[in-house]
Amino acid sequence: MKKNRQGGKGCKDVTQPLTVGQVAKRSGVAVSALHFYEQKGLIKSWRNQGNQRRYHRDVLRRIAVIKSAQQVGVPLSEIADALSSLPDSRAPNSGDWAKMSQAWLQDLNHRIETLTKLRDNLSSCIGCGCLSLQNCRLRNPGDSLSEQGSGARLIDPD
Amino acid sequence: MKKNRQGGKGCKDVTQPLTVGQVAKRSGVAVSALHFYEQKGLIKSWRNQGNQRRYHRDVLRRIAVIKSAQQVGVPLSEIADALSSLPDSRAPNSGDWAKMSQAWLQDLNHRIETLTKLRDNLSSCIGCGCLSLQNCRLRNPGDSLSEQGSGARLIDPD
DNA sequence: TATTGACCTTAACTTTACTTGAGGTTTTAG
DNA sequence: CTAAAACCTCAAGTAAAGTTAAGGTCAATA
Repeated sequence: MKKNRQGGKGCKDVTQPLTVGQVAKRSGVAVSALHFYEQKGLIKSWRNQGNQRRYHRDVLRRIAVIKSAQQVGVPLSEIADALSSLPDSRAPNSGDWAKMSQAWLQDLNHRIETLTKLRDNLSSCIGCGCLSLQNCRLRNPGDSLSEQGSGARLIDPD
Repeated sequence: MKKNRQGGKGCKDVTQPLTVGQVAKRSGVAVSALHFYEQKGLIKSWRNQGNQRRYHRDVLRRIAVIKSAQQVGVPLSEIADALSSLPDSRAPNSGDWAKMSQAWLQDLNHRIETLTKLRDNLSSCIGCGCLSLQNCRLRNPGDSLSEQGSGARLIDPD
């Protein structure tokens, strides 16, 4: 009878740790990316006797969050910040995740809003024939320029 | 009486070409970025006798589109594709812009949809306590995995 | 006219997010 | 037991989107 890496063939024991290859396969990210995320502090692992990485199951949740956030353009550094609010010592529970998700929801809502404005402005402005950007909301959907300090950036200084 | 670079102080003659510095100031992007965009085929210029760049006014429209698209995460290569549908030989008219905007509208709608799904999934899933990603829509909002070929990437193969 | 400010080119550097390769160890399967 | 598959580290390479620097030219003005 052959033995599987962890507990025999067909093992679905949720308490068993995962190898890096298993995490890669199940999450859809490359092993090299997992190494990279670990280096950046986005995920964690411990080592077995042979110095190989072992992961808790909930690393899959973390990776899900990482990939989701990336899909909407959040840089890894910000994701790391958000994830750092999760507890290290114990497995995060649903309350932890929910708390963390509040920040994401805000961000998502903001992004959706920006996109929607942009789309509407695009519809109304792109064909308007104005040659000046002076009043063109396309260039400045919502409030993006206000973050860059004062100065009439788009307005002819003459 | 002093003379300005083009037609005297306070000139607002819309028919006059712009220098790279003027474009930079009015669009809010660095001169180096303008060089870079030109190199990538996103914008165009001609040269004066002294080999300095001169721009048509409508380069400002192009830059507005470039910045807007970047704000929502579209890579420059895609922006270049879209912009290439505008005519080179004559100044784009509102019909040209409108035509081009159709593609963006589709893309924007798709992005908005993806984000909205992600947000809703986040609300319903993040606190659900599921330890497996098997059915977790967070990891796979909409149809993103389907682009990567077949194979049950997220599902335990055992 | 002379000097500054704006411009030119080319090359190298930066950051983010990874991938690839080299060279070596561990684990699993037959 | 042994070969293959999976894993390890570290260094270097890649792509995108620019920025910075060096060395030189052009243009506007006091």
